Amino acid sequence: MSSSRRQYPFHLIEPKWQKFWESQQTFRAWNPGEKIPSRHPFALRHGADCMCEPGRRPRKCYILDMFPYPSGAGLHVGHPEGYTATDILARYMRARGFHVLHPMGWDAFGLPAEQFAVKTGRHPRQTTAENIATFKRQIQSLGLSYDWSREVDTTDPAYFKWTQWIFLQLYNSWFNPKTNRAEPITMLPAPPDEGAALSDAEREARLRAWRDSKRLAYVTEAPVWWCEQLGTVLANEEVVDGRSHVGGFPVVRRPMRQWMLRITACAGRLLEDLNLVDWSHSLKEMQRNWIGRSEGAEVDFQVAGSPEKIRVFTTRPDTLFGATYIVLAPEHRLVDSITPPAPRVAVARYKADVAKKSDLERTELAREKSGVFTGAYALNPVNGQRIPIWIADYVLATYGTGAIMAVPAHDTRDFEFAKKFDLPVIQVVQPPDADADWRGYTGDGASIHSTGPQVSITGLPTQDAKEKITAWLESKNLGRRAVHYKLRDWLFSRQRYWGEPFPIVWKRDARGGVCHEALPEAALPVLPPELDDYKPTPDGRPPLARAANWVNLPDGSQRETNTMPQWAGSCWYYLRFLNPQNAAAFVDKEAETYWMGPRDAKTPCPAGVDLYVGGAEHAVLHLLYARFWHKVLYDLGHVSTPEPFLKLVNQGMVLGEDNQKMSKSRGNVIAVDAPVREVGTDAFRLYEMFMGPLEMVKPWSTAGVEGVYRFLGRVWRLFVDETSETQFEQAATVARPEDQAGLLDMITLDSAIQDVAPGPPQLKALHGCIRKVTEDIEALRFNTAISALMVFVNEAMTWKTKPVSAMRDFLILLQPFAPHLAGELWSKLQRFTAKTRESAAGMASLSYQPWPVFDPALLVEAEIEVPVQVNGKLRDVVKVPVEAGNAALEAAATASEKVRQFTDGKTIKKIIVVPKKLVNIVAV
RNA sequence: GCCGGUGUGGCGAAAUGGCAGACGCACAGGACUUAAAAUCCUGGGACGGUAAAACGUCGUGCGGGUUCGAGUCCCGCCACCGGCACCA
Repeated sequence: MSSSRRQYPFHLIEPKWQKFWESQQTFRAWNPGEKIPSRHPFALRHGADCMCEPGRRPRKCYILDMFPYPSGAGLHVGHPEGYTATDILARYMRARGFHVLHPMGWDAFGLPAEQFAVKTGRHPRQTTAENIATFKRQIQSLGLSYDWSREVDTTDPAYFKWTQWIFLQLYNSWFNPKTNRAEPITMLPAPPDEGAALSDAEREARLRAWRDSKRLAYVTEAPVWWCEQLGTVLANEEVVDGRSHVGGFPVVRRPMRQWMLRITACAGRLLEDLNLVDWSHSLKEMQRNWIGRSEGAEVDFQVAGSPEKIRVFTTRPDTLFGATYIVLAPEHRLVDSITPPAPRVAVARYKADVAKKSDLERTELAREKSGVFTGAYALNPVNGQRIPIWIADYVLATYGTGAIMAVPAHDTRDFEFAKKFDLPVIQVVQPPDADADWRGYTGDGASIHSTGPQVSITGLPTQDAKEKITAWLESKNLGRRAVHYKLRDWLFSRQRYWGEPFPIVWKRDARGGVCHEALPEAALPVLPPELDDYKPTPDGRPPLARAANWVNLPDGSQRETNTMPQWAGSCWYYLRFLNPQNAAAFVDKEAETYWMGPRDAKTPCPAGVDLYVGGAEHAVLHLLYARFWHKVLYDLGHVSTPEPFLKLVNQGMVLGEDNQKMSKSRGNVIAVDAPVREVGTDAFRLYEMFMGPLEMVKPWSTAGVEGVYRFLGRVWRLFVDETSETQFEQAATVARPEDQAGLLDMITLDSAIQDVAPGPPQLKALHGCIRKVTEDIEALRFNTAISALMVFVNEAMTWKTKPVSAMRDFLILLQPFAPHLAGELWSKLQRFTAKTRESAAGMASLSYQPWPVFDPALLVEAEIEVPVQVNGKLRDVVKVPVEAGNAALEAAATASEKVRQFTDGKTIKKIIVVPKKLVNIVAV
């Protein structure tokens, strides 16, 4: 690639236009109430006052990329895939007359900067600033049409002040199950008063404890994922196969005091509201699986000879008559109290064994079932039968009620367990296929052997059986309908330095008990202390605990030393973009309702960000967390839409040239700098989109880049005069580098470009291109849009004269894809028609030119070619006038020599005519 | 195991149920050139057939089906990719 001659002077054109856009602030978006400079191209099109009056505001379009973590390695060719797609759409929507918000920023808290700091003692702020500078330089070299005046950085105190503020909203809220909404904690009904006369201190402590038990942000001592190498705990979502999501280090379970966010309270809404958004099927399914709703019943089993009851959760209440034993999770609270003396040693030993095993070992070990009989029995509520109570690690303490009724006949795990320990297996479901083995059959069927003294479901199909038995349980107060979710509360604290400190202090209440308290809003932002050493303390407390001056406050209280996880900043950045400099609020109300509101009357509820593009790796982490925060903010009246992201698209991964995932260890990572230097950013952007459909995984190809680069060279030669270019090159070789860009004006238009009306074939080529490019951009099919541009250029290369109007429209179509080249050629075309240089410069902003409108009448031809099939096989193509009816088509088809060869000697049974499309003759 | 996605030339890929392979890469031949690069033109799914054509047969992971007609719709498999995984 490097040896080939430069196709066109992109190395001068691209910086020229990037500087122009920057100086003109071409892509600036304006908030309600802002007056737009009258010479700004947006004002020229929409009016300088258009944002001042609610009724005149242009339709908005919010197009968002997932902002990157600025790593030290810089951008590789995978990053700009999504950025290019959104940029094309942003530029297209501007041309369509929308007011486009297209921002970029940095998700800059995170582990790598902190680990680097631990190693070198350099403040993470320094490395973060350097990495942001690298990322910004690289992203800006791509000519993406971001409004850089709205840049945000999650590590900027002016930003994380509001992250902490949102945390306070969560802390000061509870979830009201009656309204299914988050509400201020002050609206929580008082704790049930047991009538005892309480001292003020006791009353206050009770109220505090009651509220603390309901807050959306709460403290708990819980077994958590601890990663020794990272020196911190991780959320469930950050642990993959017993290893850390970042770094791949082993993790273990360990009990620790932690901050949690009560995301489970929102599980139902997070699930249901997926119906409101326009996301891919697979992404919605991933979220649904993660939330993991199951519908069933809770059933209480009386423990024999004990006042205790064991509550189990089952999705198959219809199989109650087949329950032959109960299994508790080893950690279940009743295990010790129900176990009689004799088996205690065995039970304790089993519990200890399980506790010792990390979850990694548990999952890696063969699925051989293990467990111990507790010696206790429970009574089956449907028939009073005594069934043994076991403990086993295949029952998880963290799901359902931590206890199950085992129905070995119709559950795979229970069946394995029963076989191993020789427990009875009773059939209660008859499979529809009479020959099928009922042992281990888990599907639906009809209940059998399911009649007790008070209730019978024998003979009922599974669905009806479930209904009837659940109703009966409810009527006897033995059980109830229940829904359980796999989703767990969100572990929200980290033992790290480089994150947002919690706006929380610990103090003693009137009775001397330790309690937490929110700092007032005026205390925000809470800045992290300066440290020399970013490691945890020797006794295992978080790094912030090293700063005694910071931790200990004058009034004797102490600051929380945990910090928030990286997800915190990315949970709401799309809202800060709306109003990033606001010092008085996290976002201005009017800006929020404008930018997050419906795009136009056709937008379905719930509006929000119009298009959000990013990698599938965030399917359950970022996207679930951000939705949760958004819903809480919505309930509290801070935002106007129930969902943040209306349409979401995951771009497919870009693989290395070897068809493997790009990774440092494989050595197949392709950085953006080299291709951009060699073919320019327009060709680079074009190739990113030409590789294949946005959502597909696809390999990078250096040769493929060369192909689209050649295409842009063809576009260049379609417009410019060859002689003038040669003169330019001669002049440029002797000019100083800083003077070269000025010489671009030496290049003149090809003399074949003339101010003449386009002929019918030219209009046909142009409008075919307009239609295809428009439809394809709307559907995010950028690869086929580009091929349509190529088809047009191939055709236009053959034209003797090139009408200015057609060439101008083509440049508007090209502009979203190759904005620098299009801008340069556009400015030359303006000069062609403009009387003076001044007016040409004023008109030079291609970015706000109205998108051309496709005229279907221009695509109609006098004659059309219609394929003719015999028995479904293509035999001929006949030419007919476009107005030919079905009868004429049929006549032309049957008249064809070639067709006759295949129909002679046969009887024509039927002739199918698709108007103007096809004829198929059925002959036997 | 469960959920989702994808299988089309040498390669990346196109095709509202209606001419399979648009567009591009790589390749081959030609023009220009002292030569090369660049550029421009031409060619191409496979097999058979022909001097070359005409032409014929087959062809979208595999096996069935629906249909005048299937890459596309339905049923059953296989492979690969992504996610979840003892979730009651």
